[in-house]
Amino acid sequence: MNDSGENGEKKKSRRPSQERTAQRDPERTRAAILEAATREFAENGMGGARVDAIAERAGTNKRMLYHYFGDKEQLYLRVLEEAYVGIRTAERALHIGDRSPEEGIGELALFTWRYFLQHPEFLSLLGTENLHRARWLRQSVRLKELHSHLIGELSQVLEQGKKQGVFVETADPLHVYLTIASLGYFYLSNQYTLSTIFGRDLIEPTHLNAWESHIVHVTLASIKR
Amino acid sequence: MNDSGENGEKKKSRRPSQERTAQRDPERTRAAILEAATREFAENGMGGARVDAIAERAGTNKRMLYHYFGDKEQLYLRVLEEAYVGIRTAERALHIGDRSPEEGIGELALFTWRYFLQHPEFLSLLGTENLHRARWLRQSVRLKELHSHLIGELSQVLEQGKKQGVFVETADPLHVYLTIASLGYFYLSNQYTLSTIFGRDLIEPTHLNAWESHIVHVTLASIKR
DNA sequence: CCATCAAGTAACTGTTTAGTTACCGGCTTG
DNA sequence: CAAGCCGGTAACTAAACAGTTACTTGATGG
Repeated sequence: MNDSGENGEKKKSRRPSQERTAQRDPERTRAAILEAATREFAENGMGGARVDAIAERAGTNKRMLYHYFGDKEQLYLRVLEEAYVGIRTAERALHIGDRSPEEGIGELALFTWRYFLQHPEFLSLLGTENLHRARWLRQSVRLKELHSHLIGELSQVLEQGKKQGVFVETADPLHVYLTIASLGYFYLSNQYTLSTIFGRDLIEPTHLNAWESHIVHVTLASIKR
Repeated sequence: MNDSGENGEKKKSRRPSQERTAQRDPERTRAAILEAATREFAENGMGGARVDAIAERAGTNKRMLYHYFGDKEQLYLRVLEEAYVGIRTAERALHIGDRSPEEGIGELALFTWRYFLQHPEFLSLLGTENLHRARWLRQSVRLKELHSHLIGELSQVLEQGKKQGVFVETADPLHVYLTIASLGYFYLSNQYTLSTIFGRDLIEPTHLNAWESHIVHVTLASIKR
């Protein structure tokens, strides 16, 4: 049609290299997609998340998303893996064995609660993954090792506490961790329905602080001799 | 094409009223849609659920679904409302005030755990609704009253326990209920990721029973003087 | 016995969606 | 300096989707 419309003006118009630094930056684009995907999957779940929305949030387009991550499912799995790496890495830095057993457990409970509070997207991703019965997580090859450290360290702290006579003999490391995680997860992830049906705004700082103390108290009460 | 193939045999063939009872049954169709929708929404969430799939599961078609429930969102809200009515109704039948305070609380904890265990679709619906920040539940006009009874009854039991000196003065009814619900909800709704990352099948009867005892133990340990 | 209305079917429609293709432009390297 | 490769764009496609329309069937009351 408009073959002749090519137009003599040099279309180049070559921008005067102001800000030479890369419009072209693979690493940044990749990271932007991953972050945008984390938010989109966390807000809408696997079924509700839109590939177009992720591309737009990342300030790029679908072509790049498929280029770097394959397809929607693989991108979702990367998001989930990164989320787990995040919490397990931060957990390791705690070194709960450095204090008294009681303080160590209290520390872990506080840390877990605060991490959940500051990373709502992590809770949301867990919810989504469980809705699908861990369909994607099960395929992950990167995560088998990641979690054993936590249970190992927790186990040592409990043993020490038993030896010192401050913890009951029946205290089990997985149960202790599940107790801590349960109390934090449910309160935060279900805050919207709970606030609605009980007519109390659970995210208000006063209630938040009360629940934080409650978690530490319940956890220790359940294992102290 | 086969206009002439109409075939002289009277098509009516009027079945001999064996089983006169309605192929036509509004109430049954309605109930079938509601049940099919409960399963579909529980399995796939709001974003992942398919209206066609619900119609097929109900053994009917989309026309009826839209006829009885308006649209997908209204159907979803009905499903959610019915789920809440289910648990709150069963809870009322417990009459936790009829026993000693300690037994009453233990009873409530056991009931809640077992109800969650037998109604995974309820947990799943809660998860979905919270992903969407209670967007639909908030619109419900039917549910304001429903939940106050639970807190009221629980409050009385706690007061009685305090008067008898078996519970600490700081025990709070909402906290007690949230504790019970947390421990049951998290264990069950997150069983898939937990079983995967910790390499232990949480749904196995042995572990299930251990966690049941754990919930009762933790709940009481947190409020006993 | 026929007029009417509710229950039910199935095919259709416009839109949204995951995934693809054809193309652009600048940087690197032989 | 040209060849080709890599980061990037935008328009396209086939399928899936929520919601609608045109139609059929059967029960009921005047």
